[in-house]
Amino acid sequence: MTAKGKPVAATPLAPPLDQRKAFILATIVYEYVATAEPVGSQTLTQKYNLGVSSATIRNEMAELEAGGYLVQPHTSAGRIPSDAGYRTYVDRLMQPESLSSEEAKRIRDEYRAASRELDGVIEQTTRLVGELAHNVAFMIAPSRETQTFRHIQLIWLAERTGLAVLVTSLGVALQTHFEHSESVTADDLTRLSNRLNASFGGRTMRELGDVEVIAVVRAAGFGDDLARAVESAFRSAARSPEPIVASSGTQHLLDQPEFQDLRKLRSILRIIEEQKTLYDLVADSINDAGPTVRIGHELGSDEITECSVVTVPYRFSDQTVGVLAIMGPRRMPYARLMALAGGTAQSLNKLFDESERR
Amino acid sequence: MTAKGKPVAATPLAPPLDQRKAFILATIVYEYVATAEPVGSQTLTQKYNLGVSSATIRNEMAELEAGGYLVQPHTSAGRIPSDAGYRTYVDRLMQPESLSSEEAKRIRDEYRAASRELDGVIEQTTRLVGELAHNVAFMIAPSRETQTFRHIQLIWLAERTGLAVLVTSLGVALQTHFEHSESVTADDLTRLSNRLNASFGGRTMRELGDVEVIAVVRAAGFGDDLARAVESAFRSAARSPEPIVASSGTQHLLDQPEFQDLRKLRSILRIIEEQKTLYDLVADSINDAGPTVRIGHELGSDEITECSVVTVPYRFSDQTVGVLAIMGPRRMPYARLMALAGGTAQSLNKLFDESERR
DNA sequence: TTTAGCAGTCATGAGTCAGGAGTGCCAAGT
DNA sequence: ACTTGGCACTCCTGACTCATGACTGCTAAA
Repeated sequence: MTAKGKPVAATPLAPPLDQRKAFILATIVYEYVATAEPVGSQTLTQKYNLGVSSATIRNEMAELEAGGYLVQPHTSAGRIPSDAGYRTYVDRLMQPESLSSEEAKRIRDEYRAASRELDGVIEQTTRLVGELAHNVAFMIAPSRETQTFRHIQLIWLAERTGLAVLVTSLGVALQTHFEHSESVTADDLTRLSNRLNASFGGRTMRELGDVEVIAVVRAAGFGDDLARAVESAFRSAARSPEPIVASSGTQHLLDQPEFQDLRKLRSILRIIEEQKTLYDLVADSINDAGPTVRIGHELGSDEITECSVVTVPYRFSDQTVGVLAIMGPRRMPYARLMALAGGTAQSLNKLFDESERR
Repeated sequence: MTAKGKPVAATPLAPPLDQRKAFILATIVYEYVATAEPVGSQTLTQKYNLGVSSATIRNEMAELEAGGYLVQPHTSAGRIPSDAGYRTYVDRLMQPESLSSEEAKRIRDEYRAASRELDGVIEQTTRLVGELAHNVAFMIAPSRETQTFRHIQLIWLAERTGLAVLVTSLGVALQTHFEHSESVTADDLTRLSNRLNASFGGRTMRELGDVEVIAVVRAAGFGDDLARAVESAFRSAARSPEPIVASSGTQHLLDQPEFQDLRKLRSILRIIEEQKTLYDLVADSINDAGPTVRIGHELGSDEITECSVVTVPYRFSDQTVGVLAIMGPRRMPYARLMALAGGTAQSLNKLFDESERR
């Protein structure tokens, strides 16, 4: 078992790939991604003109297998890429793609009509990406900690209950009900809100946990009970809940030949529904620079060695706040999905930047 | 194809069931639900002491089949219940169950720690029910129309943008951003909020669509542009979005022998992910009095004739606002799931009632 | 009306077999 | 030193057969 997240080296003494081997490996990956069938030497010579005979290919393939780049499901079958084979392909061999103009347009259009509620954007994005990727898409939503405090408004609901609405830099409104034993008016709460805003405006949500709310409430002339209630409302809004993960596109898994086996399918579906594992899987990726791929065992989880995940962090105001991920079988069109993930993340960044300027 | 939602009559001239036939039918349903295997005459005489020989059972079973209550997958197999067989079982034969005290406790405990956010409650409920039912659970969330307006607060965010937070009787806060060209202060917005609250307090959300917001804003001394912005914020908060449907427990489907077939599984998963069909499926049930069952073809959709759905409406303040549903194969423990649905709905009702009193 | 017995049906799983795709290796060719 | 044609070998796949067993319907006797 390799260390979590470490790309798998082909083998301890992996021979460097000469140009022909590299081309053969790349072609095998390409063909296998397209057909889902182990690739044989004849197929290769027939469909791609390599200029050499199938026997030569066979020799090369045997060496690639010895080097750890290919595996053979059984003796009389063709070869399929190993994790290391895919890794080499992704890192050094594949032609990076960019989004087709139709797809780029589709994404732009989608965000043009986007709701301005963060939850809506998250859900819309996973749906869109799941559909375009024909795979499972999921996202880690911005944790509250990364957002900054913009505004709080205490709303008078009844004699002894109120609602605290806290607006963050991403335009998210967090709501917390609170109860207290003091009798206050709506005006009191407004006055108090103004005080809190003046005191804490611009802080990050993280800092908000350490802030002396009680003192401010008291200074505004209110009693301890209300102070405690408001403080706890503050804290519970500032506290990061379990990171929200939306997912979409599970039905595409059923189309993949590798998941015709119900046992495999079940374990994947369970992981998706549980969310926790999903989160752990991609949480690291939040510090990546752009689209990144984790292949099979690199995911560090024995349950989903059949899968690969493309992740891309998305930013808001120069700070990375979340991750968009596409999960599918290892046999996935890496270049395309990386382009899709990258493009979507960019659109998302732009959307957030615009929403900040407002 | 029968009319949507109409229980299927056994056959045009369904013979009435004498006591023995009724018992045999009930036993077959019971056995089939437990084993998922077609039930033969010998199994019946061996496992349940019917006091007659298997030959007699065979005769009775042949008559039950002629009456439309049973079907035979193939000539040399046992019998399984037809939709009509299940229907008769549910309506007249089965012993109603009630929740085991552990389960009742489990549900109560779950809600004791329930968050007060509506979304959280919905999600928590589907998760709980999906798990206890070992089937798919989903819910139609309260449509906004059924809630009443309790409070609005316009929050000043920047010179020309604001956030309208609208609190409903269920304690839900709906947020809408708005933009305008007038220069207003936070105080202005507070003043305006108070006006709006005074004017519209207590109205149902449905009525809010027809309300003369513009006039009120103008009467408060603000310009047309702000009036229009506030009105549109009002409307978009009041407008029912697509009803939110949370679902949970899809992985249980994989355990059911009837969904080992990938084609069937795919179509079910698609329906669950689409949500729209799911909504149509149970929307009618909002007017039911208690737990209700739809069996196979009764669902009115050709795609899920393999499924049954147990639904129960849940109330808030004497008005039915949503539906809780459990979906699974027709071969489901109806009595148990109806008890589970009913019990959960009751706890939910109580939770809402309490939240109103606060 | 019930029951025992019996012939008939049919899904299921094991076993067999031919076909074919693909390999590895060797020896000859360039 | 590569490359290539050829050939023997492996092993998956799908079709086919066949015995087994679960179950039925029917008949005739109780």
